[in-house]
Amino acid sequence: MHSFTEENYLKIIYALSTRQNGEVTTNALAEMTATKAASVSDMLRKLADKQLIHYRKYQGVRLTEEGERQALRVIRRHRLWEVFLVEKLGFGWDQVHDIAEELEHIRSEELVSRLDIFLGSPKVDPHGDPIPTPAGTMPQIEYRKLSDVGVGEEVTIMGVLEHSPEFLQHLDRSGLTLGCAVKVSEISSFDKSVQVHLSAEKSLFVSCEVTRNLLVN
Amino acid sequence: MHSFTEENYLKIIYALSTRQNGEVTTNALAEMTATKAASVSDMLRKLADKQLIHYRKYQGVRLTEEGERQALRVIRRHRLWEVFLVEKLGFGWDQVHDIAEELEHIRSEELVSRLDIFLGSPKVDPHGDPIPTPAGTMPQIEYRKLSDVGVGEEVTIMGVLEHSPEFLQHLDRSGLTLGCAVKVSEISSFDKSVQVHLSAEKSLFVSCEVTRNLLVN
DNA sequence: TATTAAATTTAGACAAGCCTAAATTTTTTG
DNA sequence: CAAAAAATTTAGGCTTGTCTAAATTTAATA
Repeated sequence: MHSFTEENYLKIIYALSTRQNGEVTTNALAEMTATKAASVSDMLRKLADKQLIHYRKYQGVRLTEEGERQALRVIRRHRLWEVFLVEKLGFGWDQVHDIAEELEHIRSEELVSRLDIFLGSPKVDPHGDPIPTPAGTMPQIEYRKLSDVGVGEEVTIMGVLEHSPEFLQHLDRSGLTLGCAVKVSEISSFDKSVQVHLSAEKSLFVSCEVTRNLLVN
Repeated sequence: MHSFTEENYLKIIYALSTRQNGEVTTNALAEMTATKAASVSDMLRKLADKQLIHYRKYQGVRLTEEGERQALRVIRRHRLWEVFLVEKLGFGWDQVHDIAEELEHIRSEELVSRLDIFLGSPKVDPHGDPIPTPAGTMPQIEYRKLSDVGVGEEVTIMGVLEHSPEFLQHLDRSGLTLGCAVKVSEISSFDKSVQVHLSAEKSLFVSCEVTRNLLVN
């Protein structure tokens, strides 16, 4: 099995490689892991030795099949724990990331499998992100950004692209929660902000910074 | 805050100092931590520097007030997680120790407090051991050993002194679970084994190795 | 009580992960 | 396309927690 730290690197390499596809750079990893590039280089050599990444010096890095499977196992655990924290313990969706970051490294197949059943085998986490399968594959869900929805369309909020507590709290204060139906009534040609109706009475303007980070279908 | 390893030492020092009261020896700690005496010596110096233990070289070790409070915080987390694993995830009481051993080091006051509420603020863990208070004190519960119960008395099984999976599984197979009422009908003068009645129809002989490790009231 | 045995501590080393500073490679730009 | 800038890697070190071997202290015994 792999160390706590190795698991973190795999998870982060996975996240970065889907975000900006192609090879992941050392500097990007240094920023995400809150370490220095030199430390990342050390770890990359180690992960390459273990056949978890494809690594050509100076050329960036990519997960091997096995590396991706391992990364998805960690992400599965992370997201299941987030569901637990929100659904069972009543945490807000803006509070769970750091705690799940620790829980995800608890190594027990049995624990994960029982937790999954206890939670009713959820398909997405509290931010709408899909939960990888036990086999280690990431379900692909097609969503549009709210910023791509046209006037008159009615859609349901299904997820977020930005996970910072600040953004999530902003959504809470705006009443824009997951599962919430919104109808686009106007798009400002000036700043691309969007007027949405949440219900018969309630409507609000949503800035384009927000609409670009809201996933709907 | 203290490291994963330091927390483990505190927890184990607490356990050993209640078991055989007085100072805890280096060798006993080495056995419990599955390390060597030399490693324990190193750690004791560190814990003493942090004022978590009273330590006189060659003389054994004892927790300070602060050390005991920290130890009890870890034990509280451990036992709450054990309740979760058994009550919510359906693990057997013989399966939860190692997993709780990892979960106990997750550091979030909020998490522990919400978990406690979610579980209904249990007073004991699945083995009948009391759960320390949030303030860091250990509730004292007075139990007798089944081996000290006289013929004719009816008592309820409340806990175990031995926590090995083997022992717990043996109890499962015998039908001796927590909360179970047993009536002592005979004590063998030969080997001190005890005949107990679980219900009208069911009775069995319990060896003295078992009765000495069963707590009742 | 002197001496051996057991327990404990110290000394010196090692692996994991991190760091800074220096060297190297790649990319950008004048 | 050569020089400067940026990105990356290497070299050498540090900390935590571990180890073995040797030294020291305490306990046991003849």
